[in-house]
Amino acid sequence: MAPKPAAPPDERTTRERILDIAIELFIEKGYDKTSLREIAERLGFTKAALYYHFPSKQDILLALHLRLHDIGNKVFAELSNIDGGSESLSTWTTLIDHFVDQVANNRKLFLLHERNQNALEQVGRSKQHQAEHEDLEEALRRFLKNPSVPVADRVRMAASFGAVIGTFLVAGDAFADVPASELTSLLRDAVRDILGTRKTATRPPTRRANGRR
Amino acid sequence: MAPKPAAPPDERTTRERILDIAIELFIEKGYDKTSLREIAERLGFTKAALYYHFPSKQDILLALHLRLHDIGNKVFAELSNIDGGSESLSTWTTLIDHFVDQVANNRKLFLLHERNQNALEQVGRSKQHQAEHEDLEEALRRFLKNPSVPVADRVRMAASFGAVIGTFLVAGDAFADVPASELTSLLRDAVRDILGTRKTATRPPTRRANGRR
DNA sequence: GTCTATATTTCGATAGAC
DNA sequence: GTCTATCGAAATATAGAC
Repeated sequence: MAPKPAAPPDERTTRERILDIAIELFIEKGYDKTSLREIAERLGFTKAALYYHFPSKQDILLALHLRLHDIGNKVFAELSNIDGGSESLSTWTTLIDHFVDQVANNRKLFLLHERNQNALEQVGRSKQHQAEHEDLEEALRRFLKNPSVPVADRVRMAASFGAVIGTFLVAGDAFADVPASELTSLLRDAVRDILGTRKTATRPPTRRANGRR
Repeated sequence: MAPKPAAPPDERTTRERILDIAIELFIEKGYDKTSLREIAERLGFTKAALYYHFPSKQDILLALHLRLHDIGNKVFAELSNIDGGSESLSTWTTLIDHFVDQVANNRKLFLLHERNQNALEQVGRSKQHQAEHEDLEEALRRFLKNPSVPVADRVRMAASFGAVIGTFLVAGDAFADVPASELTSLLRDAVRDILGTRKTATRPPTRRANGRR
């Protein structure tokens, strides 16, 4: 019905193609070391043409940042649907479960964020801080500071968050050949061991696969 | 005996003061967005004076990188003293234990690395790749790719590594008021729950501090 | 929408005085 | 060891033709 809802069937918009190349280069070389000339060359036209689609280089990064920002909102929305906002370890388990899904499905966006934290922070400052945008990571730190939660639990929260980052981002392509469903399942098990929120009372013996078998 | 072994008692050398300011700015604004003019201004002299102490901007970053590199070597050295190099989960626990100590004691250096991965990679390339320097993180990825280790275990390894990063680096100053010894102890407990290498057979009930007490 | 210029700025780096 | 002065390169951004 709608003429162009979201995805033109055959061909991506030029703006989207720019963003595709940009995220690739920003991850590989970093935002600062990536020149507009290089982005334009890969697309087959020149630097000046980019300025028809984006008013500045920062706006390219901003567009990518907004995608990540929407994901953050989605995680929080799903969380408040399930739990009233209590900050127990079981609530945190739910949060991390959603987070695992999002990182698995948007790996490049999170890689971009991991490798360009400084540049992204400056985007958040120099552009309008439009109605407290609350980044995912800022919210994390806010949780971790909550003095009414025992330190032992807060450490577990930080550790579980890092476990996701470590497995999906820092590990690089080490798990490239592992099916996504298996990887997320294994990671969820590990997260539950960190947070102590396994469903079964006794530890399943399956996961003690230690040596060569 | 030696006239000036390592630490002049009263006053740091200018070279060290430059590195102190540089690591601060590189963490805060990023390597690329930090100008030599800014470093010099904070030290009270001008940009050109820096070139007496360092031949280029990259060499400032290189000097900081070498400090981190030495730490990586130290971790590996201690590891091979204890274990012959077997890549079991218990060996990995020992590795992470050393890693926790190093991150706790050199937080700024690891923060620098976390926030300037791209710039540091280019240092490793453009400067001589002096006898396979083997970064800590490269070694990690090499371990994680080992096909003779079950995937479930490799995920646990990556998760435990990330847990350390998450607690010490991503968490920011959330644990600034927690004594270092307590923080590392809590983190080590969490790592053991990830890797399944607790010393006691039964899970100690102390760490199930869940609610409000 | 993309092009060819060109303007503007910033920065790393050098030369040479003190 | 630090200074002033300047060079040269590279990048963002703009102006205007097609």
